[in-house]
Amino acid sequence: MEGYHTDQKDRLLDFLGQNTTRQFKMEEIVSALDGKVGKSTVYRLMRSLVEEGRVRRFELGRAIYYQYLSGASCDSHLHLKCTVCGRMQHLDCSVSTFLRRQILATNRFQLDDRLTLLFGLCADCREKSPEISERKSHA
Amino acid sequence: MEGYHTDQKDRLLDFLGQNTTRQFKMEEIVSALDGKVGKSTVYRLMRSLVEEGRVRRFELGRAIYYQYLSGASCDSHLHLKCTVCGRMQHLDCSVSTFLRRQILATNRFQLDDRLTLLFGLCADCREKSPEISERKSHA
DNA sequence: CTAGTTGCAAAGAGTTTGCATGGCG
DNA sequence: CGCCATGCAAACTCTTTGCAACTAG
Repeated sequence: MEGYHTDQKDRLLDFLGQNTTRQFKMEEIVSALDGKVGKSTVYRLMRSLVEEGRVRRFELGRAIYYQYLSGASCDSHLHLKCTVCGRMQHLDCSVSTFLRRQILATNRFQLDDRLTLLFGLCADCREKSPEISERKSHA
Repeated sequence: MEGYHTDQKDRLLDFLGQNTTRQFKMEEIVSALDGKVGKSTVYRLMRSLVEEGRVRRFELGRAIYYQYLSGASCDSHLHLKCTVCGRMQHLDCSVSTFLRRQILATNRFQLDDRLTLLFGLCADCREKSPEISERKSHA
């Protein structure tokens, strides 16, 4: 959050600082700021925070559809989405189930496959741009 | 896809039947149907397929933001976010590493911990609302 | 003073809906 | 023939952008 120091930035940063463990929808942030910061300003500030790597934004702008394969044999697998090419692939059912059990066992956390999207680099994109896969866990 | 049998339904089903392993954005479906099926019809048909459980739709209509928890001792662990209480917890480093290796081994997909958020129900919320955890993996 | 920042309103992108027309059975 | 399905355009929702007014340094 470079640039000038303004009241609006203060308020937003304050709010975020007091809620480090939650995630927010835009409308929640805006209403929490109680009309003190304009909507478009919040959008702009949030975007700059994302660009600075301080905040992560989940978004799929448009919907994505995929078919359930072979009936209802497996309706619970995870999805992997490549951050470079954008393509999605399925994580094998048995592997998904295995991971789900792992997480349940270690954290007593019940994973929701439907909501969860795993981001990363697919095989093709790793080959094409090894330098990206090097620094993959940075902003 | 109950109701009347129409040319539009045929075309859409044909297209999907020939592409069972891919996922699509709306515009791809519409353009693949080459103007033969109106956009709103495709929306309607896709929605009914989703309701029938034949297709899954990924969507986040609106963006969701969350903050990177800085200064973490271990920079390679996954985050679990409870969809009910909103709280976030860390998945143990060693477990995270294990999962990452699993996914790399099975799908040659390099998971990005920084970008990935796992959604589901935390232990507390599972206890409080068992009915939610029952039906969690359905459409 | 000057450049970055803000807020309004308008523009965009994606999706849904109202309504009259047209097609299935 | 009656009802459902379709297609167009308008409505909606969320987000971005243009622009004039404002403000930090």
